[in-house]
Amino acid sequence: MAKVDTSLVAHLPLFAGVTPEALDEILREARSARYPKNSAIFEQGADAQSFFLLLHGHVRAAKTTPTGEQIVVRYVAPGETFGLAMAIGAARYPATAIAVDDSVVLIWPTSAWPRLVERFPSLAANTLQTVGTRLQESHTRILEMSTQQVEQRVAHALLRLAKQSGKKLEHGIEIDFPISRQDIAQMTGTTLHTVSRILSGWESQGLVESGRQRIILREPHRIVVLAERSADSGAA
Amino acid sequence: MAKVDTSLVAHLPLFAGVTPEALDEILREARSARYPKNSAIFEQGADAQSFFLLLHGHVRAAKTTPTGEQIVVRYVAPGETFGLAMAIGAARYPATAIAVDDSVVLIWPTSAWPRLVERFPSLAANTLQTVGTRLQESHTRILEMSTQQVEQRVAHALLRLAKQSGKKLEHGIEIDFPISRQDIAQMTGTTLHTVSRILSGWESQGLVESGRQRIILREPHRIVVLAERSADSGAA
DNA sequence: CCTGATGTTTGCGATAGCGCAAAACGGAAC
DNA sequence: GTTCCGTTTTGCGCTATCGCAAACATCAGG
Repeated sequence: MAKVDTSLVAHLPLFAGVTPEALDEILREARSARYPKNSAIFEQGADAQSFFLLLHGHVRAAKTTPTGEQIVVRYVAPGETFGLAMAIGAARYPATAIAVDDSVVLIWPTSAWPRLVERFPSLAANTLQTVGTRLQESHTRILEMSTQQVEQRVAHALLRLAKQSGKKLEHGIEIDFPISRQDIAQMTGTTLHTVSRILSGWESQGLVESGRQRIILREPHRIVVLAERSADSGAA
Repeated sequence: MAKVDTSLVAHLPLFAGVTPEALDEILREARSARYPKNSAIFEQGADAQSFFLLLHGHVRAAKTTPTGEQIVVRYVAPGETFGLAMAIGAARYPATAIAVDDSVVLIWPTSAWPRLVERFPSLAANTLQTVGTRLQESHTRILEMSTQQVEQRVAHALLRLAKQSGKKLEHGIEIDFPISRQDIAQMTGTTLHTVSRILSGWESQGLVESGRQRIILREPHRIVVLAERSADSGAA
């Protein structure tokens, strides 16, 4: 079993208030694993046997309806936890997790959680914090879906992705993992067609530069303006 | 200061795994207050000085956009906590809470939270659980908004309200607090006009009976069917 | 270099639901 | 009983966005 360097993870919010020795003890319970691009880490509905911490790469969490439609719940960036079904008392994963890039994760058995929280109560507090933050973000997303048009929602989604996983280039910010029009559609509650149309429009205005599973925000500022405009004004 | 009977709250999920003596200690830190119908308990953006447990009544949590549009985040039923901004590390309330009926709440100062969790770690674990459940519900709501038509979303919303706060009558289930078309619109991401049209339609089919801020589900089963139908079939 | 698979663009018709406006209704206060 | 105010209902035109379908572009493999 590979040994995990505590210094790599010590600064993460999850481990705030945890002593180095305790961290060591926590990490001893984990194993690490590598998932190649496009492989599934767990499937919606499967037994929640583990929970995860992403070290490298990017993971997409998606939820599927009985009728087969999907939405993207979120993209997981390095340093974030996912698959916390046990924390909320669910026996099964409520979503599917797919590595969208070659990814490395730490894996704890769900069964270790109760013991860990008991020994290290700050774990529970920290997790509560992150889950709470996600809840807030979900509410924001609901608010957007309720009150904004598709173009604004797409703008917000891209800006968020850029903030979370943006790679700075000389002429803009690139979203640092492969993402399709379809993915963006599933984040914003629309169709890939509409997303494509919007991005085409933006591209011809020089706002973005995009291609196959690749998006660069060339003019983040102007995209912010787009995202905030309430529902009026037209192109000229 | 009124003394709170521990037996009234001992069974709540929030206090699972808390001994009676501990519960007593926890309750000593709280005060109770009564909010009349339609009064604000706290406002979005205000300092999160307290967190709450609803004892009697019903509370609506709503979020407002910069441009003044609102959505209903949720309705709080007796026994549930709300205003947990501190748990997620927020200094200000992310939503407004309004008593929709005369309501009684327990109030703890936010400053008491860290001490309480330290002394009674199960509080954090239990809260994590409920916040996690709410996160799931939010995701479900996003899924619905992304994939379903308005009529189905309204059906789901009403069924959920009926389950959470339904009063059983001989001929149906009544939602046990005043709720307007506008409120339902803000729960489902539509307009009061559309909700009104939908309810009128249902009423003429005998599915519901409704009036001013009042809704009775007469045929829950048939509403379930409506809620689940994928997007086809028409009235005949 | 060719080929298939996957992702993207775009045109066009259809429509669910919005937005506005006006009228009807129901309760509460006096 | 009458008046006033907030809620609900309903009609009607409009449009943002979907849905389908076809053409294209790009990448991986052989």
